Amino acid sequence: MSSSIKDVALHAGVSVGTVSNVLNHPSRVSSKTVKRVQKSINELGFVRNDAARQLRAGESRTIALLVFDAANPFFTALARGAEDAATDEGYSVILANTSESQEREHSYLDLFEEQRVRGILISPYGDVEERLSALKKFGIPSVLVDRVSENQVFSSVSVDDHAGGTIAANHLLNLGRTRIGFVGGPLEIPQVADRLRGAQDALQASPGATLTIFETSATTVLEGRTAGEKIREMSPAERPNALFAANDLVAIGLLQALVATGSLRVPDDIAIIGYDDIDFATSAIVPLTSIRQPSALMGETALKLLREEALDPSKKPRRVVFQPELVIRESA
Amino acid sequence: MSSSIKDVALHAGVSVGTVSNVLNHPSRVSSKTVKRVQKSINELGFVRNDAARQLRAGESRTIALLVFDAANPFFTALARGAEDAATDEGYSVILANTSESQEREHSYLDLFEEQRVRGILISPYGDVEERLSALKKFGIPSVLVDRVSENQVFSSVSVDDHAGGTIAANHLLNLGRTRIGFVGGPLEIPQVADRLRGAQDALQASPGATLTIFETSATTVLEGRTAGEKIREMSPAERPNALFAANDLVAIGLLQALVATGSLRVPDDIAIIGYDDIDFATSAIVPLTSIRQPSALMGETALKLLREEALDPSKKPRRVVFQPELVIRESA
DNA sequence: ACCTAACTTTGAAACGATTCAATCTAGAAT
DNA sequence: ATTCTAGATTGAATCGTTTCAAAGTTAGGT
Repeated sequence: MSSSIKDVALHAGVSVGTVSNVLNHPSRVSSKTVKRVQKSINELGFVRNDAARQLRAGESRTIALLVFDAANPFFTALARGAEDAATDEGYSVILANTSESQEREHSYLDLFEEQRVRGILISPYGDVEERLSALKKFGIPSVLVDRVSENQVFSSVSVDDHAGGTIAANHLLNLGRTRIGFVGGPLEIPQVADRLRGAQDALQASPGATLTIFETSATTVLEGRTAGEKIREMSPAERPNALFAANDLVAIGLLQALVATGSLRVPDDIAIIGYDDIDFATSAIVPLTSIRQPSALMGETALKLLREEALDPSKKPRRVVFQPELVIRESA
Repeated sequence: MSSSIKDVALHAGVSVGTVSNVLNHPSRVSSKTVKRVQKSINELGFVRNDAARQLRAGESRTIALLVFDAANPFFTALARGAEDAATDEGYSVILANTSESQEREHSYLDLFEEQRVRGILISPYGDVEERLSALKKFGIPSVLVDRVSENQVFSSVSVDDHAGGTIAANHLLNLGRTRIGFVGGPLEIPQVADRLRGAQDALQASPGATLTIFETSATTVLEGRTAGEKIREMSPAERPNALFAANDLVAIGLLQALVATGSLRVPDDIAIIGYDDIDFATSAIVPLTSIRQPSALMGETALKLLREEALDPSKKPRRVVFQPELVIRESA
């Protein structure tokens, strides 16, 4: 079926070692031979068997990117940044989607371990640091994306979520809003928790203001809509007059529930601020005020950190933190 | 560094063959031995080397999904469907993003060939049928997604884009619109071409109506916005009073250019209909009327077809065509 | 013509699993 | 006690590369 290096060697009248050299170290082979071998390769349709190569060479050229919500444009933008950087370095990035399932997160990590990928870029969903430590000992480095390492063991690329939360809350406070609602969850997700904490800290400085938490089971459009429907039914007196959504997907869901039904006006009755500044924020039913994260740049940076660790496993983990940025549109 | 099956065998006091059997055919091994070997595996932290396994067994458990725009929610929904189905079958799906680059499309196909993946799910960007035929001969089957095989050589899962175009155009015509604009491109992309042709055929039946084509270089939000800006500048007399966008991303871009600036009203001055019915369509600045495709179901179906071909390479290619559905919201 | 140094080429030994024919149990049946 | 059988275990061969010491080749200098 598929021809091997041995077939090529036979066809070209050289030894297998020479064919391998043509493939990997062409400079060691005379140009005459290179040409002859190349010709045989083409004629036989030879394709290197990566499994065999990897087995012997012990080194893979692929990097895995594991995210918990591939449908979130923030992650696709990040993936794009990582991919572009990887292409430049000669790596290939394969993507895997955890779909907010710890089980799947683990089974993908198992897969990557068996595949001996060169490294892992991960935006963790569950508690995986221990697992990643084991992988590191095993020779597979990882870089955390959009989340910092609790024990400084891993390099990470993140955004200062606490600062982002503060910026968001302050913006709402400056607008004169006092009854603020935070919508997002689960609160165990560090990104969500930090944004919330940032908002809470901002509230400290404004004695009159209150913050109510509307916890959701995921940060999706659907969950946002569900929360929005509940908020819509509240009495005007106790209903928040401003909402801070844990991300833009949730914010869009809120918009759907609050505005699309015509029951409330944004931002007049209720202001909404999102997080991530995804492409769709501009074109939301009410263009969304949001907190921008440099997604593509984050992906690119993460890949560079990973490459450094892959080349030198003893390298000290580095932590890169980007600052978020307020983007004011119409919703708040 | 990492222990091999031989180490495990030594540690457990059995032969390598037995360890392998514990891993792959536990029923052939006495439960006493299974337990002992498992214990050694845990103590040594043994992880099977997939490269070696694949080399010998000649069979991979991963399936590749190659799309040309991972940022398009239609594809992420499709990917999600495929992943769920794959998990059920014991396969793993890895995603790769072509980013609308023929070069990258080819280099990923090269990678998958070297990796001897079990099969490929592909939404092709460039002209790859020949390449895929070669892969098939090589033992790697593929299933086309969102596009039919020109020569019936591959199984495919698609939506009747021609019908979708007709439905969209008819809806606009029923609304009394006569100067219709089609926005999308490149026109070489079959999905785009078919949708356009479907619209043109619908127009045939309405003598008074005209169709103008605004070709874009990609079906993205940005390209849609650019096209929208041009349309905005046209004189009211020659400006279309209805637009059919090749997909929702383009439609959202159009909305940004036309509505967000306050210059035109949708649908009063100009109606807009999109395609795909992505999640964000509901929450667009003007909730988007669109043509729905059953994205997750398509992914799931594609995976099943692929599995069939993987099990029986001589199987006749099957073509599954779903029918699109009109979803009326406010933009048209 | 001979020596050297620099290139080329060779081929056997890994890499770590799976496979399978052959051997070895242990208990049942005679 | 002996034979039989089904199940359990073994270990060498194999998959297709890369690697690297050794052998072979070439050409330049004397």
